[in-house]
Amino acid sequence: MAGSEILARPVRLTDEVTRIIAERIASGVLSPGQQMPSEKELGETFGVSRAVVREAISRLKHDGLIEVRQGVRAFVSANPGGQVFRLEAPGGVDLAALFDLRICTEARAAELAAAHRRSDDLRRMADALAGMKSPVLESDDKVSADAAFHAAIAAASANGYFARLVEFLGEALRAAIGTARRNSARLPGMSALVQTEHEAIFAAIERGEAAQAGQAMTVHLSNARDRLGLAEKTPAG
Amino acid sequence: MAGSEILARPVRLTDEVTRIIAERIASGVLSPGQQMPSEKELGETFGVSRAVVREAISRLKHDGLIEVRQGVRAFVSANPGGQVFRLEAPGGVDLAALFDLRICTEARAAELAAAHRRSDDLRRMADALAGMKSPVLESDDKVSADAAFHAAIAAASANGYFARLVEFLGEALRAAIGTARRNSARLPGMSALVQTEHEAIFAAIERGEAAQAGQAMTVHLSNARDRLGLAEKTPAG
DNA sequence: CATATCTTCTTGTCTGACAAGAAAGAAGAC
DNA sequence: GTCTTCTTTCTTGTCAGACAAGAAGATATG
Repeated sequence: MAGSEILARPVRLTDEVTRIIAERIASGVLSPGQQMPSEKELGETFGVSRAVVREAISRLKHDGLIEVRQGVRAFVSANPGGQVFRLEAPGGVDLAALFDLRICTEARAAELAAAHRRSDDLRRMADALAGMKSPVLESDDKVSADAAFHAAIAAASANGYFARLVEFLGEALRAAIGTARRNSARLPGMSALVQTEHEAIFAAIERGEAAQAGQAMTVHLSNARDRLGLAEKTPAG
Repeated sequence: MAGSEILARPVRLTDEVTRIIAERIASGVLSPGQQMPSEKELGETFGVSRAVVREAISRLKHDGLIEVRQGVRAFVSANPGGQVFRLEAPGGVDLAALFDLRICTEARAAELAAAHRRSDDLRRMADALAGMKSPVLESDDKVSADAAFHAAIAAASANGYFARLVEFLGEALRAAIGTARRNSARLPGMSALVQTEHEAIFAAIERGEAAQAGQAMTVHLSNARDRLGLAEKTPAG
């Protein structure tokens, strides 16, 4: 560790090493299939201990960026970035852009749900709808019911990827909205209009009318975006 | 690929510990905001050293599932799963389902691209088109040119999330297709028909006709799915 | 030449140690 | 009694060394 101190101290060393290696892979400095330096060499390069390097390597392996073979070394994965979609937005989340992605995804999920709906799917949607309609529940419970409604639709799409992506985007947006306007304003919440939109979606899915279900979902989420005061990013298509 | 790993493989302790803790978070055994056991306690619980626990903790922190505070402990994140979308497919990737998601995403990206296109976006699309048309390039180069064409469209959407998701899904599908039919069959590849489809997409985007661009992209990717022999997941009846 | 063994390198895991940061309790000042 | 400050203790962050397990190349052996 003679002298080569290229890392600033206040950050966590593991974070820095992870970031640098990931950048080198993304930028092509380390090309797919290429053999990486050994943990010992990496430690000497960055001026850190092997434990730090191992934690960074562990993360990158978990993300699918590299493949480690005991006794040999680590190799840059054949398709780096092909396993994990990370929403990292260090400078803040672009809520409007994220909403666009959600609208697109959930609209298609609603179409698929209308085509593949089954009785238990419909029952879960109906249960969630009833949960939002009930006047006795707390606000948090209604948010959960709203999430359950959208999750039920996504699950009915019979496509696990849609289900997981819808859940992912919903959670990400809820978290982003929560931090963006923490206590600053009441959530627009479950007004009668929202309930009407939800029921329109449910009715279309129940009737098996894919196009109408997708359209109803698009309307609902577009309105939700507007209710949050977010500008429309896309002149209508 | 997953089928060829029936051999008894050594279990990495870090993988096991990571999986168990992640499951406990996902299943609610560890609820958001809750304080986790210390590294020492976790190590004693699982019967592993602190180094193994630390690598697992490091991964979970990287995934946003937990937040670690030096001197205190780790806490389950407020929105676990809200940062990383993982394509993990135990039992193999469902290519048809993944294609559905890609079609939906790229179709919308094409619509947005038609609405937001700029001259440099169009130039990159044209360059990629020319690359695929050239008869002198190798097959790999044409695959890269195809990826560049789709990436240029996604970039033109003026929505970074679409750009990254399109890239992510494209890489994941290429990797999955590559492992599914490794050397078993030539990629259907850059036939004249594919070129025609690409040019239809480009023309619609160039003219700024969003609906037509989305439709052309849907047709193109649906055909691509059919050329791979994948059944349509959505019976329209 | 073919094969078995050995050496060496690398990753996987364990152990112990110390620094840095934070919280709880103890001690003193008012 | 209450407030402030110090100390102790716990926890994470980092380092160092050690050994087992696995793999590749070198070497000895037939």
